[in-house]
Amino acid sequence: MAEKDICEIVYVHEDEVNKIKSKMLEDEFLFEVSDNFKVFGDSTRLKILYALSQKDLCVCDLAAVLDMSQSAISHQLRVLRSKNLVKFRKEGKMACYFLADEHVVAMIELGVEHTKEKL
Amino acid sequence: MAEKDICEIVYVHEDEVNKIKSKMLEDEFLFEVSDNFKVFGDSTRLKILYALSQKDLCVCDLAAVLDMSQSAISHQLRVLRSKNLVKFRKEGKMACYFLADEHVVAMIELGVEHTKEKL
DNA sequence: AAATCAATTGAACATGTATTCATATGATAA
DNA sequence: TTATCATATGAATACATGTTCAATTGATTT
Repeated sequence: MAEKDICEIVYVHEDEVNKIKSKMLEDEFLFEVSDNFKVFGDSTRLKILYALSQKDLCVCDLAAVLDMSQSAISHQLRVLRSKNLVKFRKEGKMACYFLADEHVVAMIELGVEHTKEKL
Repeated sequence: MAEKDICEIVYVHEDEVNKIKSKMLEDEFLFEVSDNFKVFGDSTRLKILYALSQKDLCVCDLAAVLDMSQSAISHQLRVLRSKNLVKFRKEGKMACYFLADEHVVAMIELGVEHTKEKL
């Protein structure tokens, strides 16, 4: 909640505020955007995505590459699937995961580039 | 920790795993990348950044635009400052915030585009 | 100087979320 | 069928994080 009672009405630059408010995107939409960013905001998921950008991999290989438990990887793959960032095909008893599309690669690359530049 | 003791050594595609491992970026670096994504992964911060992409704004105006307490905004601005995404100049008793550089805009736009495309 | 105001800060609280552990599922091999 | 293996899942735990509340700082105004 806001505390606009006294504060905002008095001193706020009302016209400016309204102008910006009208330019803002829908709350719901911006929430979705941030929610999409959030998926890349965990190092385990990012590592999974980066590894998959090199080659399609099954769960156990991903676990070996990241040196983490298969359960932890599986849980994160679930998140990545739910956000449509990865897909998988069944090969016998194994599940071979791969990136859903090039947008994912583009996103990773942008993140990597920006991080490199700032150091 | 991993549980490679029995599992990985036996069945994992060792050569493939090592190949990907060698292609992986430094753990520390990927952690940093995900940490950068994380900043965009909160809707309050994203809204602040989006609002600032329209116009430089003081804290109280940001609070009015987002309809949130000035304290909450201030806390998030602190995070954004620490990540060098925003800067500010003092104007009397007010603090006028603005985006640090065009990279921030580029990032927001990519997020917005990708989110739009997926619906 | 005293009062007021924008902004910051720290502590408390509530909520999210990543990992582990134990177990279940579903497929292959014996 | 039974045993084994890869993966998935649910519950529990531990930790991170966003917001609020109260108090403080630093600047302006009276």
